[in-house]
Formats: sequence, structure tokens, C-alpha cells
Amino acid sequence: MNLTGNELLQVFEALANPHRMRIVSSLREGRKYVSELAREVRMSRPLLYMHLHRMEIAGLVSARLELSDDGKAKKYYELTEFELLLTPDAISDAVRTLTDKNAAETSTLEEE
Amino acid sequence: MNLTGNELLQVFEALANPHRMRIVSSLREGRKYVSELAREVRMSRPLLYMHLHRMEIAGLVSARLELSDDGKAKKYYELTEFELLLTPDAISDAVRTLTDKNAAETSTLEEE
DNA sequence: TTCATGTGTAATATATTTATTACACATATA
DNA sequence: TATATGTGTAATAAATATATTACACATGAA
Repeated sequence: MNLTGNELLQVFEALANPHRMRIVSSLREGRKYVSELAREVRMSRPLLYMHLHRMEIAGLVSARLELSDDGKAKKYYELTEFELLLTPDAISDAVRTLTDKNAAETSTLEEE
Repeated sequence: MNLTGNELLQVFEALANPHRMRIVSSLREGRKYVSELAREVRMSRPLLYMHLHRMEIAGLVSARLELSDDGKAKKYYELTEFELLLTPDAISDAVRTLTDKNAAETSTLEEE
């Protein structure tokens, strides 16, 4: 798994929160839908959404909306299997591809 | 290296910032004193202090105040050699020792 | 004495993250 | 129809993190 500086930063940001660490732990048992997970980690659904979005952007989890037998739509979140070795060297390498701003645009033009 | 949940969280928090990632990268070249490092990473000294403190608490760096030949006191910061494998399992394990608050007190009494 | 170089911190402003509240909409069942 | 269960989001409040400014104090050299 070779991440750019910005990607690695997003992973750190995604993990730098106790709730999100617990979410990782909970999802390790298997995929769960949002309301289900919200009950488990004792969190309001809107708040959980926010946390899941951050984790999704970082690539830690992925989502999939399904229609269950009882007709309810359920959004299942699943854990990404990741494995990265964290060392000063690994971070230094990543820093070389770390841009100042997490600029949204993938523009060809680089600003001063 | 076996960290508790709270310790691991602090490491994530310490790394979840582009400046601090750059500091790790810079210190990998060798120890540096604060003003020197501030010039390298182009940051004001008070701000750098703040970042270094966070990293120090997380155990990523260590400091040592020395008296240099020219009589100036210089505070040298050095990188800790760390190596941790980041996987869902590792995080889950750590979560078991993750307390709700980063409570300062190491009290025997546990609050409800 | 003044200047350039260090350390150290308090007070404050700004920005970002985290959390809550209040909605809208859908399906199945009592 | 009312209730319980889902999804999804906008607006706002509260808490933290980040950044700046302004200090005090010290040493050596010009």
C-alpha cells in the first residue's frame, strides 16, 4: 500500500478520533448498516454519518446501499483491509508528495 | 512497540497535521534546535513550540536543552525511532484500552 | 549600548472539527 | 392512520486546534 502524502495525512486524520477508532473496531466484526452501527457505538445518526464520511474519504471504509427483505433500504458500511508500516522513513517519503493545501482541483495549473 | 488506545490516539493526533509530518521529515536528517527547525519548516517559533509539544507528548520526539560553545542555550529536538504496523486488528486491540476521556488523573476510582 | 541570536510563554484571534437539532422522505406493520 | 424502522441533509451551536502578536529574559559581538 503506497500512499501519497495527502492520502496518508487523510488516513491519520481519519484515525485521530476515539469514535472513529471504535468504529473501526466495531466494523471489524463484519459489515453493518448505519442505524445498526449508530446503536452499537451509541452515537446519533447524523454524527455517525459525518464520521463515516471522513473515513470513507480516507479509504478506511466503503459503503453500499442495499434493499433488505423487509423492504427497508439499508446502507452497509464495510471495513477496508489496510496495512501500513508507520516509521519516520515512511512518513518522510510521503511528505515528498504532500502539497500545501488539500486542494480540491486536480488542475494542471499550479498556483504560486 | 505496544501502545494503549489512548497512546495510539495521541500518535494519530500528532501525525494528523501536514506541518508535523514535515517536522518528522526534517528531524529525520538529524536533531535540530528549535530556532533552526523553525527556519527550515518556515514557521514562527511559538507555533512550532505548540506542534513540538504535541509530538513530544505523543512520544514522537524528545527534547534536550544544551549550552553551545558560543554560550547560547539551544533546545535540541530529536526524533524517536518508532515503528508500528497499522491494521484494523491493531486498532481494535488498542480500542480495548481506550478510555472515554483522555482523563489526566490516574485515579483508582473509575467514574460511571 | 545596540544588534543579532537564542529560549520561553501569555493573551488573543481565527479556523476547523465535532456535535446537536430539526427537518423531509420512504416502507412495513398494527 | 399512526408507529416503528430505515436513509439523507441543512442549519446551527459548541468545543478544539491552529496561528499570531507581543512580551520577558539571556549571551556574545560590534
